[in-house]
Formats: sequence, C-alpha cells, structure tokens
Amino acid sequence: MYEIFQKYLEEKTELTQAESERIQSFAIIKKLRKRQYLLQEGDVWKYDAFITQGCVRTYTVDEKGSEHVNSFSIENWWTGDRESLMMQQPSRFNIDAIEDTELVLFTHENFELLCKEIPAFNNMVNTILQRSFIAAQNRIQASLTLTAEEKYLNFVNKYPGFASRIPQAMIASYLGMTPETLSRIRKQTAKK
Amino acid sequence: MYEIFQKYLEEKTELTQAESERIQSFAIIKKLRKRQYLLQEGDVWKYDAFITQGCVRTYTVDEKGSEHVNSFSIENWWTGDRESLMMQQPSRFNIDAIEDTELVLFTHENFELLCKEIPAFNNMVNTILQRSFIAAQNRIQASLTLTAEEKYLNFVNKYPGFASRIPQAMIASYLGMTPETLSRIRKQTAKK
DNA sequence: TCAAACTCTTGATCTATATCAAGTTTTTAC
DNA sequence: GTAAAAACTTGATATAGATCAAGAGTTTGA
Repeated sequence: MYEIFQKYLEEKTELTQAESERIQSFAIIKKLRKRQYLLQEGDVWKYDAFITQGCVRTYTVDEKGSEHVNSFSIENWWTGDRESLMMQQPSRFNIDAIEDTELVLFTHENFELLCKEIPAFNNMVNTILQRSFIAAQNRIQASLTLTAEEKYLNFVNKYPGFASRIPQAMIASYLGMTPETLSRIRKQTAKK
Repeated sequence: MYEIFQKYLEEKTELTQAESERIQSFAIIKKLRKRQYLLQEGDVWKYDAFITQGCVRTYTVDEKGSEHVNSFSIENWWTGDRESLMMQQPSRFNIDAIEDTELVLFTHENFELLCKEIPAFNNMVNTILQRSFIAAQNRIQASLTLTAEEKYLNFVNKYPGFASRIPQAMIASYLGMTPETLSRIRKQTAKK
C-alpha cells in the first residue's frame, strides 16, 4: 500500500529518486481492523501518520462517558494528535478505525530528519499544516454561525462521501448535536 | 515600537545581526485608532501582521447583520486572514481595533523571502503555526464538549487579562452565546 | 459638563435542541 | 441462517440558552 503514499508525494511535491527512497526507508506500514485503536487516551503520540486506505476517527470521552468526535480522517489524509506529539504529553484523544485501515507511519524523529534533509518535503508539510489550520478556523466559524441543519448541509457539501461511510451518530457528534436531532434533520431535508 | 517585535524575535529564535537587520528592513509600522479597520470583508489580505501594542478582533457579519467574533489578538501575537492570504481570495472577515493598536506588517512576498533566506525564521513561523493549529483544535473541542458556563470559565482561565479589556458582548460572541447569557453566567459565578 | 451613545443587567417568554423511552431496521458473527 | 448487537427512527417531554423589552450604569466627545 506504500504506492498510494508514493503517489501522494509525487502529486504534492518534487523529489529526486534518492529523496524518495530516503523517505520510503523510514516508512512503517500499519494495518488496523475496524474498531482497533491507533491511539488511546493517556498515551503519548509519537508518529506522523498518513492513511492510505480506510477511515479513522479522533475523539474524546467525557466524565459521563459520552464520546465527542473531533475529526474524521480518510485515505490521503493525515491523522494523529499534534498537541501530544509536539508537547510530548499524554493525549486526551482516542483514535480508532471506523473501517479496516492501512497507514504509513513515521516516527517523529525520522519525520523531522526528513524535513531537515529535504526542503521540498518540509515545504509540503508546512502547506498541509496551513490548510489544516484554515480548515479548523472554518469549522470554528461554522460552529458559531450555523444552525444544526446548516451545519449538516455544510458538512455533506464539504465532505461528500463521508456521510455514506460514517455512522450517523458519529457525524452527529462531530457536528455537536445528538443522533436524534441529526436523524430528524435528515428526514426534514430529504422531503425538500 | 519595533523594539517589541525585535525582543519577540530574540526570545523565539537565534538570528545573526545581518539577519535581524534584513528582517527589520522589510518591516512596515502601522497604527490603528480604536474602531479602525485593518481588514474589511471583501478585500484580499496581503500581509503577515504582528501586534506590538493593543488589541484587535477578527469577525464576520451574517445576513441578519449580527457579528460573530472569530478571534482576539493582542500584543505579541499575530493577526490576519490566512485563508485570504494563502488563496489570494477576498476575505470573509473583518479585523478592527478594540483599542488603539500598533502593528508591524510584512508584505507576504517579503515574508516568504525571509522564510526562504533565514531558516531560523522559517522554523519559528512553523512553530507558531503548529501552536495556532493546536489552539484551534482545542477551541473546537471546547465548543463541542462544554456548557456555556464552562466555556466562559475556560476562556477566563486560558486568557487571563482578556476579560477585563474586551467588551463583554464581544466575548459572548467569541464564545458562541448571547450577551445576556454571558451576563447571567457572570452573575452566577460571582456568587460562588 | 452634560447629553448622546454605548454597555451591561434583569425579567418574561420562547424555541431549538436535548433527553428519555420505545420501536424498527440493518449489520455482524458464529 | 439466525440470534444478538448495533444503528437508526419516532414520539413525548424537558431545558439551556435565545429573544424581546426595558431600565441602569458608564463612557465619550463637543
């Protein structure tokens, strides 16, 4: 499955053969069965992780035991807990697989080495981070300004395909509403 | 007021005398009176902006004319619209001064030039971006999991000092609640 | 220095969404 | 293939926070 990451790299950046091989030499392939954890609350996250196949969710569990989905990541996206990674502190998040999933992992030391050695790789990583930040800003904006129905329509529009492969209750959680509310909204909007 | 930025640079990074002077050569000093705009909706944002003194808010205005505060930035922080800057598209945001404010601006071309020329500067910028992303993630998490009262307490705790210099109605907007609700929460928590 | 313009508070009422409680349908695993 | 588990729907009711309205403080600028 490394070819998928390879292809991603080719699209996003320009690398020499040697650089490309250098990157591959550090890659760790990991497979997760549905429901299996990539990261558990309390553990320190130590990787940079790219998904080549499948889908994971990042979420917290509150005192009452309810789950709050922070994000979904599918193939051709990155996942992990940047705060835990950067601060080397136990994560507040859980990450588990919604589907059988395959990933390419790099330990953070190796990843930083690659960033240092390969300027094009470093630039790519920075661009991704910028886009992630912009996406986070937009999500904050949406959560402040939109109604429950608008949030759902915005989500479907922004991430077509997600709605069909992710259980509704998880989407509801991601959008900050109950599964019942989402169910009623879907019924409503289906009519129109 | 450039000395404040100079001091910030010294704290965050290691620069040679020449690099330091190179950076200063591109700096544009800008002053804003209270209520004056730094960016208006529809304009394309073209700078990287550091606040040396004062406080600005970034917000949108919806169809009904209500304002939604996306963020506050005070001295020793950066401000601007990264999405507009990166995509070179008209901004959805307004940025204006809550207090008389002084900034150091760099046109984005110059800023990128500095990033290219000075690796230490580039690293600093990336670190800031990472932290911004983490802060955005935490804000999303808070908006999903906390009650109105918890959001306010979390805000006061995280940004001590902000509550006293920013009008309550703007804080309420930032936290995604009405000014009336925030007023009642403050009354409640003052009792305890 | 004082009137106008903000800013904050308080009360009454309303509403979007949550919660609780059954059902029904779909998926999973042996 | 079928029983158990998971996912989704629907209805009744509750509630956090919104909205509307008015008054009290506070700031601002001529």
